[in-house]
Amino acid sequence: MGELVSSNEETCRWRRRKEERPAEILAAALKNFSSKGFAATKLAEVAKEAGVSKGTLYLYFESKEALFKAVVNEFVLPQIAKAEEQAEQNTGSIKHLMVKLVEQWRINILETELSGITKMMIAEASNFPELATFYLENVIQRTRGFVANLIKLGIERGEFRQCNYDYAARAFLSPMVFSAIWQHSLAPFDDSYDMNEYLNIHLDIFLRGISKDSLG
Amino acid sequence: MGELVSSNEETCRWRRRKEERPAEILAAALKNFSSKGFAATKLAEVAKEAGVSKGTLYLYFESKEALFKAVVNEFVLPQIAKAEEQAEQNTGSIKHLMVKLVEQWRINILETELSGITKMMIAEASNFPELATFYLENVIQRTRGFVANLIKLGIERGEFRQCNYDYAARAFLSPMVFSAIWQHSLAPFDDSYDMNEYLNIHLDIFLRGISKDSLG
Amino acid sequence: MGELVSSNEETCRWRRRKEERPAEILAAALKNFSSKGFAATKLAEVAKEAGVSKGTLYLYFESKEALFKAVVNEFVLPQIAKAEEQAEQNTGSIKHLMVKLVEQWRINILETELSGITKMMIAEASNFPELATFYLENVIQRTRGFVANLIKLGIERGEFRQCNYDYAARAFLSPMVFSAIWQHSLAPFDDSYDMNEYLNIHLDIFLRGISKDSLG
Amino acid sequence: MGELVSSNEETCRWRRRKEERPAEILAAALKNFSSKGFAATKLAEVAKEAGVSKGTLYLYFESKEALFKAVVNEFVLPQIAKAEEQAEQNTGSIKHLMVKLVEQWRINILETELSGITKMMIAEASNFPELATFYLENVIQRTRGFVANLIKLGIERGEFRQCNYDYAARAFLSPMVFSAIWQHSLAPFDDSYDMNEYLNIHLDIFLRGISKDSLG
DNA sequence: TATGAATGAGACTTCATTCAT
DNA sequence: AATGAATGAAGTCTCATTCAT
Repeated sequence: MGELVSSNEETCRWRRRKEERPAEILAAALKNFSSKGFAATKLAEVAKEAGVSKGTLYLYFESKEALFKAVVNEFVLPQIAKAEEQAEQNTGSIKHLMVKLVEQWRINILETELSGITKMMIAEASNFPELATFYLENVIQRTRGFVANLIKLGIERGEFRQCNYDYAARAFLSPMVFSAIWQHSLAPFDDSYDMNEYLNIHLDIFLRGISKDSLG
Repeated sequence: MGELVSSNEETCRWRRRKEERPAEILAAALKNFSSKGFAATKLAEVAKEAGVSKGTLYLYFESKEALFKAVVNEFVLPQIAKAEEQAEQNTGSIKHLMVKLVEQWRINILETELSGITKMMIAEASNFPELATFYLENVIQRTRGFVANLIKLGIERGEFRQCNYDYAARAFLSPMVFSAIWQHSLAPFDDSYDMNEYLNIHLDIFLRGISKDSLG
Repeated sequence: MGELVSSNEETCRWRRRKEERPAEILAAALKNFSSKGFAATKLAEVAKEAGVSKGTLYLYFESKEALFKAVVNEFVLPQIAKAEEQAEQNTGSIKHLMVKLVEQWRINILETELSGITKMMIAEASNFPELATFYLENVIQRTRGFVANLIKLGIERGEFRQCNYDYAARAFLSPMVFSAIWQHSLAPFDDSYDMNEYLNIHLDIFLRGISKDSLG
Repeated sequence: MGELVSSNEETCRWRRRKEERPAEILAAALKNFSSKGFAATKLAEVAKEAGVSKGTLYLYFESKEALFKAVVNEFVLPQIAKAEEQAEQNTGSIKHLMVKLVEQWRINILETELSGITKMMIAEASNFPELATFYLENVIQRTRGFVANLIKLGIERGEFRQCNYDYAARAFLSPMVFSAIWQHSLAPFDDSYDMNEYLNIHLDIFLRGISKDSLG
């Protein structure tokens, strides 16, 4: 970025970089919200990490809440869209698709800062109702609906046994959400926790439990 | 104050209140930590609800963190002890015991203020490492060990199939923890969520998945 | 204040003086609101002048607006009450009473910091609607009603000619309000202004204009 | 921008806008100063309403204060000049002229945004001494002198009785100023106020009071 | 001529903790 | 044992002004 014209970038105070600023701020915000949560994130710190002044933050985002929403729009929603696309183009079994989705979720979310957003939102929803509603509508319900449809399809195709696909979707998702939460809460203090193993077990049990050939 | 009339415990309300103070404070602290979380709980509010002054709080608890630990000792640990006792006295199948434990957990924890403590701790662990360690050691690991032992027993008795009982314990517990978290985060915004149904499904799938007669 | 027990007042940081604090703060607030206006008054400055920390302000007054209202209650309303009493006990002519009231108003309001409150309120009403309503109801309307009654009485007694006493009250009061405003705005820059003379002229013209024996 | 098509003033909107800029800025500034006052007026808002950028403001006016002075020069001073002219061309009685001047003042000032400038200046003079001096010298003193001369003339002509025409001018003007102030402060909260009625009463009383045939 | 990104000082307000009484 | 007045650091947000482009 700007490599060709950056000769005096270090020395001048006014660097006009409208296009790059939001990205830098959003990255710093993601990092902070993810690791500290909403309330404990200090905008001064975000600004510092983005290399701008506190005032500049308000040039791009009108409040702390707006900044958070922007982080969700910028980083979280595209991940959901990606999963949705992949489901549309899937040709194999639903079971196989779900294994793949968990795997990608692990790589793209759990092991990145994004999992911190999930955790943050769950952790602070009750103190920030406006944010809670926003997140519920744009992230939670959309994801839940997406997975429920997948399970429904699996039932129709005879891969899964009859069940309430809506709650099955919750049962499928909540351990993933849980691992994201855990990752950013007690896991760092809890050496004995192998998240991959936990997810594998979860997936294994879930698929056994929902399979057509499960004895139930 | 009260010097003149303190001869008898029945008649002097000062002496009696002295012993009641911590309980009143702890109750108010539980309520606040549970509903608002650690950072957002104001000691002024706790004091007010306990009917004492802010200064008095510091007479009994040396800091906000100490107050929280006392809440855990007073309200959370006894619940674990109770479950442990019940397991010891159990005469039926492990499966049956686990169903019963979930049911009691639902009544004694999920539907009381205690679930808020679970949620709070998970939510704010990363911002309060000292608390995190305390909770991990005294609550999490103890509970996990307890359940792992149960599953191990179930395997030995031939009720459950061979599996990593340590991770199976996590798989069993995490949905419970998750429902406690959810209860205090997005559930109030999310009409469509029936926690009982969620727990039933979870237990059903879990037991199917771990059963000896599961095809796997 | 506290002369008898002030031996260590200078050296200790925690001086418990609940009774005196509000008065000290209110005095500092009056001074600042009066000379700078509402928006331009800095609570830090008020605190400093009152000899307390910024936080202490919020122990006694929950916001800047509340502090202003308290100033009005403490200093302005008693002045109105005093005038009302005096009117009740008046035995001479209404004309004479009004001359006396103007004289006292000059001494107790115009030449004290209180005139600054009048000016402040007029100056910033439009930017602080909540304050405007409060002041209008508690100060303006009460004063206006009081004077209107006086004029009405004067008409009934035959001292004054028939006229709309409500608007006559405004005509009587507005030059007084105006002089208070002027005092705190351009007067300090305007050497040629003799407020006493202005008030005398005003009163003279007003009484001539309203007199029964005015030719009109 | 506009370099390619700037040959003709009719067709090129760039050249023309260049000349219009100050007028648009001044109009926006008048509106804002008038309704919000000096301190509370945000240059960002002025710029937006003028359809220019914040930077452009500083191209034409070197500071917020300079912008205000320009507003006075552009809108206020011409009004005074107009009144002066009218006085010069007056052929009837002074009394009649003064009635007419009040009427025009009502139309051209009181009921336009200009009254807001009067109010603003009075309201904020003490916080902006530089502005205060400017306004006093260019507006207040000039107007006052003009009216004093009129009254002096009236006395000489035998229309008015002997009096201090300088203070009589103040007595004449201050209710007008007062009504401008009131209009922009508490009037909007005070339904019961009829400004026309107030001015009529004022004028009536004033003319009665100053008339030759007043008994005094 | 015109832009608008960037700044940074400073405002109000909150709250865990202290300690004289 | 109990109080509650007092503190002060810290946090979010605002806005006149600057200057590279």
